[in-house]
Amino acid sequence: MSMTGRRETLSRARVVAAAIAQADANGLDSLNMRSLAQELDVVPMALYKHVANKGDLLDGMIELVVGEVERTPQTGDWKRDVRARILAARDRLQRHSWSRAVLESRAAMTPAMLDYLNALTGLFLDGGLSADLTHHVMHALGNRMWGFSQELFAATPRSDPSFETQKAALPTHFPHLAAIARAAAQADPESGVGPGCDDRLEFEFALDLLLDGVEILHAQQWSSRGWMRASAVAESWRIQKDTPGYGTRETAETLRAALTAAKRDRDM
Amino acid sequence: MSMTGRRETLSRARVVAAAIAQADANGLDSLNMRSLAQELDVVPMALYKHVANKGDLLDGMIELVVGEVERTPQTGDWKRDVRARILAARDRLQRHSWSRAVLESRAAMTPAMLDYLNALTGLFLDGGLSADLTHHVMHALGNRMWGFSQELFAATPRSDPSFETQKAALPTHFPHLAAIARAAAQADPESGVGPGCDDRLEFEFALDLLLDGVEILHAQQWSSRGWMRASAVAESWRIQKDTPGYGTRETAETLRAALTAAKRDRDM
DNA sequence: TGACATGGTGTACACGGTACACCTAGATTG
DNA sequence: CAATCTAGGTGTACCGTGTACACCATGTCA
Repeated sequence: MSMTGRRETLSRARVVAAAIAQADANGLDSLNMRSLAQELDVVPMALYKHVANKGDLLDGMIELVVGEVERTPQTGDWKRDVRARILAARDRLQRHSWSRAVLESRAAMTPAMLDYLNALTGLFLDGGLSADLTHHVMHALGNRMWGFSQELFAATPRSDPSFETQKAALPTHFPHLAAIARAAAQADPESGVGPGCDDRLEFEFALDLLLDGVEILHAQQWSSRGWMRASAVAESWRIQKDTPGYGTRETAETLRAALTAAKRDRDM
Repeated sequence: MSMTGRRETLSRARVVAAAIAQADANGLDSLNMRSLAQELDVVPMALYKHVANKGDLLDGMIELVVGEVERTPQTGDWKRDVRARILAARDRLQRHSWSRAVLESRAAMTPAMLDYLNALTGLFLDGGLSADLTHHVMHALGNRMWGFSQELFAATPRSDPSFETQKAALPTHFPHLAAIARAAAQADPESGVGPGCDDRLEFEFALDLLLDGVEILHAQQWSSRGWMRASAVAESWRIQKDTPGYGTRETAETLRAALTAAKRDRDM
């Protein structure tokens, strides 16, 4: 548009960028087509020349953010590499409070998403893990691969009046919760039960727990073959829940075997 | 209302139950105050005499479902007990496809929720785990404690035309993803990359991985004390990402120690 | 020069949550 | 027993939000 220089011509990129800015500033709820249009100094319907609909806009937003995740260098140590890459994703997505909700509600398979998934998968495979194990591990990571902790409690602290009452009743009615809350408070003085916990620490704890477990399975050349057969057995157990053995699964055995084998191997 | 027996008088319970039925039948999207009112043969605003607003209605729905989670018996084996309890939660929540979305978007701390959390926490504590470890483990479990897998891909398979193209381009552009997709297809003939995988199997794999890891940490009398100090160090490393040691964390060491110690202990 | 594509405009509608004033019948009480 | 209160159902109306659709302006190209 040459008529006047009074404003840049719109583009999908500009629309998406403005949407991100607005969601960052005022939260996802405040992001609507009208306010976004106003921000861009156009009429609402103008946006639809650049995005198909609001869903498409949201897809574009995560696409852009995910595309900016740092390509951390590979060192040859798969565990370290995976860890670094996931923390890089976290670093990026944490800056956009809305990203979690959008990713979980939509998660369209855009190129940048596939790219990230592919790269992460590649780190495991390059590390020598079997495709079989890697596949299950990717599932086990789930949303954690984006750097999200799995919030126990909604972000909203519930300001309704009954809440305080409940909180007061916690030690008597929910003693176990009170106990771990105390433990958390001890480690980190200014914390309640849910928020107040160091989100990053909890995240790394869980991530390392998973990756360390995976390392052991890998060392044991774990395969889903026997495991799935075992699960068929467990399935029948499940029907008769009081059968002895209910609730166990081969993984534990595998692990125990790993402990034993490890002693033989790298001994001392 | 005695005037005619033509309909039961409304109550919060009846409203919530009807809402659940409707969400079960036609999906969460189709649940709105008007259609729900029609189902109950009243005018929309009548509902507001029994629920404060739609959010409150949703809270009531999960409250009811969570309250129905089976109280699995304790056997004295904490790992088995946790596993059984979580699978019981899964069994219940899986019947309501909307529960995941509602739980993630709201997660108000209603009595039934607190009850479940408290009970689950108690299983760990009764098993002898420290409050410290239990606290972090509860975080690590996250939404998995409700029996949800952490979906990699949205449920919607995206019917847009570019999707097929992308799928075709998968082997060349995203070879690693193609590799694990093949592995999955091999194990389970009729599966693509995301859906088609046995959800329950993936869930149990991840759950066991976590619980087995926790068992080891527990055996090692893991404490967050040293670990948090280590993280402070890692924090400074993070600033200089190329520092050697970046991306490692003490948990791995703990585990390695566990392997070594295990050999000494239960030897052979 | 005239047709067309690209992109911004204006109007208007559907849908969903819910505020508010009202009404009605059973329960309560002087 | 009448006056009043209250719980619970009604009707109307409003607002916010996404978006269909017809239209119009401008730069491009045959």
